[in-house]
Amino acid sequence: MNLRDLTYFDALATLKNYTAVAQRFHVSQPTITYAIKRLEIELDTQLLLRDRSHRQIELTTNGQQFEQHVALILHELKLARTEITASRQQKVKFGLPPIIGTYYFPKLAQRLAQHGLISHLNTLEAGSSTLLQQLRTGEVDLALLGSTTPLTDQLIAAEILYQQPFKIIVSPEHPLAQAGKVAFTQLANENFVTLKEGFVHPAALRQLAQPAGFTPNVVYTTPDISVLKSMVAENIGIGFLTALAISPADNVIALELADVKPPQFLISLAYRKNQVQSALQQKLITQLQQPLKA
Amino acid sequence: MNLRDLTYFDALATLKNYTAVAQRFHVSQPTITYAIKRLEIELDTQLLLRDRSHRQIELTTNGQQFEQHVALILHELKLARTEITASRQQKVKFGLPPIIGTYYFPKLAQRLAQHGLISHLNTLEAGSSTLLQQLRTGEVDLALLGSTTPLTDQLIAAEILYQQPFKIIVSPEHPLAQAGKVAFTQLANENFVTLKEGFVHPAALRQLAQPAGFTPNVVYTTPDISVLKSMVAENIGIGFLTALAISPADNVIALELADVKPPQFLISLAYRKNQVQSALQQKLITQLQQPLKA
DNA sequence: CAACTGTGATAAAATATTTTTATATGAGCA
DNA sequence: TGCTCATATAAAAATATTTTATCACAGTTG
Repeated sequence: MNLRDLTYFDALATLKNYTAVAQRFHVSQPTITYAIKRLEIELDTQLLLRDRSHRQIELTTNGQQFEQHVALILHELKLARTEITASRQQKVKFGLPPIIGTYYFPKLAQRLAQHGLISHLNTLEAGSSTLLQQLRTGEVDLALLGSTTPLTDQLIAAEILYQQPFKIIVSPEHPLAQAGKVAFTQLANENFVTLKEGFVHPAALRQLAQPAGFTPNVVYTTPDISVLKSMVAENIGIGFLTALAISPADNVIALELADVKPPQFLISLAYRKNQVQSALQQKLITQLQQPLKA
Repeated sequence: MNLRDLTYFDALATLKNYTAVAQRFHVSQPTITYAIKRLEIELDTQLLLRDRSHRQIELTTNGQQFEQHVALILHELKLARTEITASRQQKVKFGLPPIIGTYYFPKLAQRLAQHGLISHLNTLEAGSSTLLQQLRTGEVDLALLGSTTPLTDQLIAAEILYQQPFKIIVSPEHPLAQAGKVAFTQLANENFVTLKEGFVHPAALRQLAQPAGFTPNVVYTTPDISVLKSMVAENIGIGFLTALAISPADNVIALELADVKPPQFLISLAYRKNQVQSALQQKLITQLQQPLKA
């Protein structure tokens, strides 16, 4: 069996047209016919129904079954190629979600710089869910990911590096400004300004709102944390944010959540379990795993 | 790139000897040399170190990396072939652990027989952990599995069909015979007769013993449930068994476990998530999912 | 309804790839 | 030094794939 034939079959499963597949790969149409025929002979089963009257091709059950595996095989092959190509440059493709990049990563950067590792990073900014997917496809080799629960995944190893509670932030003029802590249920009648950020903040908010039994009244949503903070400072609403991203200079008051189990913002280091790690990547992981000095 | 070359490479990664690989596949030795060379040229990287002095071959880092993917690709291909071959016979390879086969499956068998499904089963007996692995490799298409916690797996879909508590069984002469229920901590000084069965019973016992803070004193272990019961009946020790496998005729007394969360014996129906299901298999799943009449 | 169009199949020839045979090379070892 | 084990290489042979040219079929169109 031939990988090229599998590629043709895979394309045919999507395009459902021999001629189109031939053009896509810049080969003649009989090439595709013969490729499929070879597969059908080798597997001793019909993979496609050529319905000439409806001018359409359909996959048989076996064809669908086979296509499942073919898609996986081709994905794996692509991943292999990507990894090997990437290993040629002394670079690690490093995924960093914006919040972590802004508020957590700088604390690590100095140590990485000392070990001469920074210049080998090829940093990609994206949301945590996107990055998880990109780890799988090999677009990213190593990533810091934000989440509210520990990440478990069959293909991706992840270990928690750091965690911070989520907090409520309010304007200094807000009635709750002196309260120090609040239970989420107390906030049923408040207006919220929220972050449009990936899936972590919304997920944490849902995690709180569900047992509290109300849907927060969101008056404004922004992807930008400093915008969020200034909206809160001007008392347009109250905010919900990782403690990590709150600093004394922000002109907002942070309130602890008094609920039984307030959600935590977890930062994990993640990579493909089955990737054979380059010396560079290993050094990087070791450094990132070192606990931060308080 | 050629699947045959990948096969050769995969074998070479294990055998570490070109000549041996050639013999294994009944081809000449240069065939292997050229196959590896083709891969190295196509991937533009060295995959092997030919250390002539130590008469040994080593994989380079890239070679190891590549081998990871190759192993997956070849596994997937084999799975595809197995599934297609299996679909030719109108048979479903059905995995059934002994306990479930003896005590649960008979309740379902009549209904399956009514729908003419029994004759299409190719039943394999094995422990639940073995069967889970065989589901993955395609040796089994559908299985009933026993477990103490719900099964979650990236590749295998599993849904709980039935559950039964674990119980303590004692001889009618045993001091606890009239107790009706016991807390596991009360059993610290008892002798136990246990089942050698796969992983489910031992796992459940561990789950109980850990919080209770003692290791049960096991005086005898058997793979056979009826042996277990008669040992208990003769008061050689007390037993620990799924309620499913206990019947009034057994001459043993079943005691409920009074602990907060006594482990349950769960029976789940499991199959590969990405398998395209034959009509036969679908019918079978539908029938197995019907709840049992009480 | 005859010609036309889009789509896939087939035969034979042309090309490309893989495998073999025969032989070389290189390192350790007796 | 010569022998053995193990891999590499060149050239020829054997296979496999692709192309060109053409056919066949079912709709569609003028």
